[in-house]
Amino acid sequence: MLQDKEVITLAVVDDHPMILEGVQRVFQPEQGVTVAGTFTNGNDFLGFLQQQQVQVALLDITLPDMSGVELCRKVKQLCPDTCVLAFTNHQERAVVMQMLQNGAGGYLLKNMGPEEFLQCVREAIQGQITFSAEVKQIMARPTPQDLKSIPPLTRREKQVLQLVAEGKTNPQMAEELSVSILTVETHRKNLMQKLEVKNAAALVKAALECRLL
Amino acid sequence: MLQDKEVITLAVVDDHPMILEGVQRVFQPEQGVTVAGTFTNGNDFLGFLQQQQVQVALLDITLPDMSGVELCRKVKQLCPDTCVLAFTNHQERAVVMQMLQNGAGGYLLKNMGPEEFLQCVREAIQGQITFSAEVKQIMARPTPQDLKSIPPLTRREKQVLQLVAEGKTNPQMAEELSVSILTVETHRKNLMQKLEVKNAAALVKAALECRLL
DNA sequence: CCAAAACTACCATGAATATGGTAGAAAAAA
DNA sequence: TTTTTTCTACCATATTCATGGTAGTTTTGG
Repeated sequence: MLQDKEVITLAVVDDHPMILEGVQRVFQPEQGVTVAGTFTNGNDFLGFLQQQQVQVALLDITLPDMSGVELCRKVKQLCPDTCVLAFTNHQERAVVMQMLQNGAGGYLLKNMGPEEFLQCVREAIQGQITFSAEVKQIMARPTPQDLKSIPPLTRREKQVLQLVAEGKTNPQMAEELSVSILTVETHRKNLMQKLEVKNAAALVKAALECRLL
Repeated sequence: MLQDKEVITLAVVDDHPMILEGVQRVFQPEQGVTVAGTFTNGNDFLGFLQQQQVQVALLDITLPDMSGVELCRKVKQLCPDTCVLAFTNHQERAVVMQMLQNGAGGYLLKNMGPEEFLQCVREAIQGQITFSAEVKQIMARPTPQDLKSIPPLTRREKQVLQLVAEGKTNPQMAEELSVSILTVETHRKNLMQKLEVKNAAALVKAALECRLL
């Protein structure tokens, strides 16, 4: 869709100025890439996009005003032709999946070298889904953890879970939530069932692992 | 101890090549700073130091072969005159303290801008303890969490803690550790006492917060 | 070698938890 | 407006846990 000979225009969004500097140093016109803009937050970049398009957008996941995933979706809405690449430290398979679901054209980890970086961007321009070497590994072997999705909890269940983690007993929770002890017991039971554990200690551990707390 | 007019020699250790590029772009001879070397791991840098000294060393905390704290100590042993600055994303007060205890001359967060960065390095050269703006904040208002130190656990206690978090019951643990149930109960009791909690759920949460699991 | 930790074990008792159900009312989704 | 969740409540029972102790035996560090 794009000619190889054209100069590629690229933008970077990252809350670490030093990364922005680094990207500008790596992508020089000699390599056929121009850095059209660098931004430390998502909204600045979205503003920029309304005036000027870029062919490649490099997005960090952790940004001050919104997540990179969210930003990715908004960018693709605004400019469907822009190739969005994650450029981040997050190694979680789930995050990679989220980016892809929101239209990202690839996922790069910051610990890769400049050569690989250039190579990936060139691949991405040609319309290929692009992963840096380590990401390929991550995608290739999903852990059992990755495969079991986090069960949806009801509002009450989340409250009870929170209180359980704080060490509250059933009578205390019943008091605090103004319900009967028996009700609290039911929620607790359902929580343990959903997270497939057999007692409160394991429940708290599982919940923390799923970032439910 | 060092003249202002001299060109400052600086080295960077960071596992993200892009950060190394960025630092090289920011510190130009025009600013009176030469980047004498960049490294992606601690050992490479230590090797380099035996041949050539630098006035400032920027160290990330997360490195492939050793922690930045450890590296800091080794650098100061080898070259006491080198000013070691942390240059990292870690915002934990405890990490800052550890770096200082190991001889660091300052602590900088990667989210600061190039100007502040230059300013800090210049300050550091003059022998001042240097913090980037955000770090000053962090040091100024320690949370209650920061103040209570993690209680030392015995070997057995750690084992029991681990098993409790896995959801094991006292009889199961007794079995697994080949001790009496009564003994397990005692360890559990001591654990809860040390972490100042009143039941297993809160114990697991506290342990995870203190990174004991 | 001696002292201090750490590990082990014991016990009694009351409180809390886990587990199997059932089931009506309320709220949210279709 | 149905239908489906969610929230609520109840019950019995077996386990498990928490808490207060005491105290002998190993390790470990000085």
